[in-house]
Amino acid sequence: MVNEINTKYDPMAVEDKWYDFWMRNNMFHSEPDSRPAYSIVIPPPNVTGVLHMGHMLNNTIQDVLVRNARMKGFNTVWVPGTDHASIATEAKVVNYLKEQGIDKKDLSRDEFLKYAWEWKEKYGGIILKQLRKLGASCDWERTKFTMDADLSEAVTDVFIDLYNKGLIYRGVRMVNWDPKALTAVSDEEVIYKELQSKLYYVRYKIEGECDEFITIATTRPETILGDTAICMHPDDERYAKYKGKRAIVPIVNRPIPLIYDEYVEREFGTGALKITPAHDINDYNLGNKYNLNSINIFNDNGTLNENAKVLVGVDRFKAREAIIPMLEESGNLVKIEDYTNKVGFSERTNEVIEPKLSMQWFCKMESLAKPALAAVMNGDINFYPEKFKNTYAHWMENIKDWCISRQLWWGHRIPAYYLPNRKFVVARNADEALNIARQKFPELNLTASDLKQDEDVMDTWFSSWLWPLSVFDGIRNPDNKEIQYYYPTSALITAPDIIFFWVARMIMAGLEWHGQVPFKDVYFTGTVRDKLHRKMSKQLGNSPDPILLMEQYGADGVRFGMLLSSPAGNDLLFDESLCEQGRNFSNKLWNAFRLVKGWEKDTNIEQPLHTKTAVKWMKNRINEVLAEVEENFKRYRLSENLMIIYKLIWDDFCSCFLEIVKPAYLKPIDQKTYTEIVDIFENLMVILHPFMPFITEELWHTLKERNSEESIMLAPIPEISDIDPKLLNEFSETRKIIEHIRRIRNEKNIAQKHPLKLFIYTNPSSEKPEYNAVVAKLCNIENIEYRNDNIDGVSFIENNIQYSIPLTGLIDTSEEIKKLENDLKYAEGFLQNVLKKLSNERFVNNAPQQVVDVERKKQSDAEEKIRIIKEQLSKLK
RNA sequence: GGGAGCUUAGCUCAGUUGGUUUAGAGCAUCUGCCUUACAAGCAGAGGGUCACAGGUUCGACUCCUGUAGCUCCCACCA
Repeated sequence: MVNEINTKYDPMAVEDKWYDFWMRNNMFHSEPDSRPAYSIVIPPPNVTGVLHMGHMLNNTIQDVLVRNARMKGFNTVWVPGTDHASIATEAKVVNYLKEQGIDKKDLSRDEFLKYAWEWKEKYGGIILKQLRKLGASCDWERTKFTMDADLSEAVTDVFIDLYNKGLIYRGVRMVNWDPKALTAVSDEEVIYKELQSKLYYVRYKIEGECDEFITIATTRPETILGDTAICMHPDDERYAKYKGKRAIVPIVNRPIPLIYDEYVEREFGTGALKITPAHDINDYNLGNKYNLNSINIFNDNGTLNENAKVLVGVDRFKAREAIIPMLEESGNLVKIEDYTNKVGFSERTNEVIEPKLSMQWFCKMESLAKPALAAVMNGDINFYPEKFKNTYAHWMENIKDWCISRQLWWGHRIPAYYLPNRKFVVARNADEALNIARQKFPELNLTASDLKQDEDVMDTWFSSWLWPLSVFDGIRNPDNKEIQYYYPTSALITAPDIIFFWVARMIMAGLEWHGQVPFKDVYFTGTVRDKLHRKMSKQLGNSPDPILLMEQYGADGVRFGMLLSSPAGNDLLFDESLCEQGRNFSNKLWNAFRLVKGWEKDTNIEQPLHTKTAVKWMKNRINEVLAEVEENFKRYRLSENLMIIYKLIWDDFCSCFLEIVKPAYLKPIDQKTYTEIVDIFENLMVILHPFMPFITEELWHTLKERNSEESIMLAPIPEISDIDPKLLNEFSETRKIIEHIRRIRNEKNIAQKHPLKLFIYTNPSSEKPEYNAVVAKLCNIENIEYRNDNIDGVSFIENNIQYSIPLTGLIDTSEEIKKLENDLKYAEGFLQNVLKKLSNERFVNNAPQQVVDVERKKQSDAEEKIRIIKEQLSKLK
């Protein structure tokens, strides 16, 4: 009986149960077979990470796609895993050790790595556990980690392959140095931010002149100590007279040459530029061009070293402050101006990047980029939304070499081994390296202890770019069954901020090592923001805890909230009220279920006419929506899909369909209808399941008797059968009539339980009893009469047929007249418009016949409507 | 400094190659209802000169040009 079931749906009681059920029955697992494959690899979250709203969005979308594909009959795999995230993880481990009183500097590499692995085992992969709460249908048996032995081997293989192809080289270059993490980072890992800073004007004395100076402008006065030239524009007359002379660096009194190059903007500052080749990329280039000395004044940690001569050991920012009084004292400071400039920050540590000259490993990208660019441009890979094609193309066309070495311990170590003669060999391991070295240099009589492996590890992305290949062992065993079956993957769901880091490089890797793109479609999600459009961040504290959210609204509710407002590529303005809407929807489903379950069945009752009509209509509506859903899935319009399913269930199924078929209070329902309702309900749950997996599974199981191993997640999405547009049309007209009557009830304050009569002013031969029955049921109409006499009661017009509700004593004639006059005004205005078009000869002559016909139809309809209104008005008056 | 995108109801967004009753949805708002599944609900209502200015066209939310505002990406101006 209804009363026994709680009126509120409780997701907590349901969700864990079904996730366990799916796991117990191994329903997420996939093995290659004869069915078509649908595969997605998760963008591996950092092993250090905890679930945030961005993951929620990203993984909800993946789960919807995967569950949809599974129910469409694909052999579906969603491969989960984590990324070792070398800088972030190493920083976490270093901090963790510090808390235990252990300093990384006191540890050997092996000791540190032992702690790091321990840490990883203990704290790593929290996200993957949290994703289960969300309902993620990942194939957990396949969980991978980018530093697993097999994946690491693939990384080494790829490095060696690139090295042998001549695409990896080692060299001294200006790199982005992170003084906190003590490592180089790639260009992509530098984030430029605008800062309020100062522009310092400093004058340099001309050597041999008693009162001649050149004033330069700089934002970094501390680097004066590393200056090795001053540069001016060759055509700048102000400075022409100093040609051939030297300037004296303030404070350290070092003479430096004056050079002239067109690089300098004459209009900026004073038109004179100090050159510090060791600490600025542009200065470095000029230094190369003019063969300048390079004085490195910084230690790796950003403090000044002995080369600076003064302020040795002082941090660069402290030094910037400290040098000002020194310049003042020496009479070299001219003025200080406010200035806004862009400063590069390390993506991982948020430390100001220091350009630094150092020996690093690089990967040449041009030849890898070419086919990868083509793959996106020619449609082998589709981007959703498409606009990211432009961004991608621009980067690919201007690609630079990739600095792949990092001065860290946590990561894949560079497989290069140095020999006593300062040469090196590249090999899979120490033994192989020794063999190669011996062959190359037999005269050296090398032993294992002569070889020393490079200390650096590789950029994290150097393993991530292989992810779609390496999770299926496609690098080491390119012909294996799994890679052949699951690769290329079907779709990649990711955020646009890693399009260069990851997406572009995966495409290159896929083409380079497997000759095929890694995925067919890339769906870029937006950024999750709060309602004030601010990015969610820890500092702002505007990011809700996803786990708490799921406890509050249910995973289904939160999924609903995430999905409902996240068209591809658009930012998602997260608002808890969306989750509330999701929870309310769950509750609606729950109560619809309670209603249906509470009915008593009777096999002896005939199916009423209104019910028969409703069932036919509902089936058609479902088909109509199914067709739209399928189309939307192709275009990754998931929020649209959820919305139309939401409306199908709430408006059509609950508010309309169930209200029609509902038996009178405490009366039984006929068995035929009941069976049909349960079938329809079941279908709706199947359609909704990819979006809200838990409640749909719960209701699907309770609606009908099921085997203990059956699951909605393996139920096929219904096939689309024929749609009857005429029926759908007539039904929606019927709903309009219902609305008219309800409005009249509302206006006249007539309770639903008070039965009404309905008069229809048309020929009885056009009667449609099946629809009249529906109107009667929903509006509590006790009698429908066809008439052609004077209008009696409150009237309305629908599809140019007049209806009225006879209501003696409740009619306000002047009110009725006013309403009709308004209608008339609208209809006449409308007709005016149509006539204006039709009287335009050029329209009639040029527009397609079909468009003109539509206008003619509009005209006759409007005229008929006007006629009816006028007639009615005259009767009333 | 380049490039891309956006601007439609209070908010968030749809609007397919220009034409289907002088623009649609969800939420929010307002009105009336504790009606026998659901007040996390039911029924109904109001709300937009489609950023602005031109142009093309028989016809423009839709195409073109310009203007303004916002967002993102790229770039070594000290």
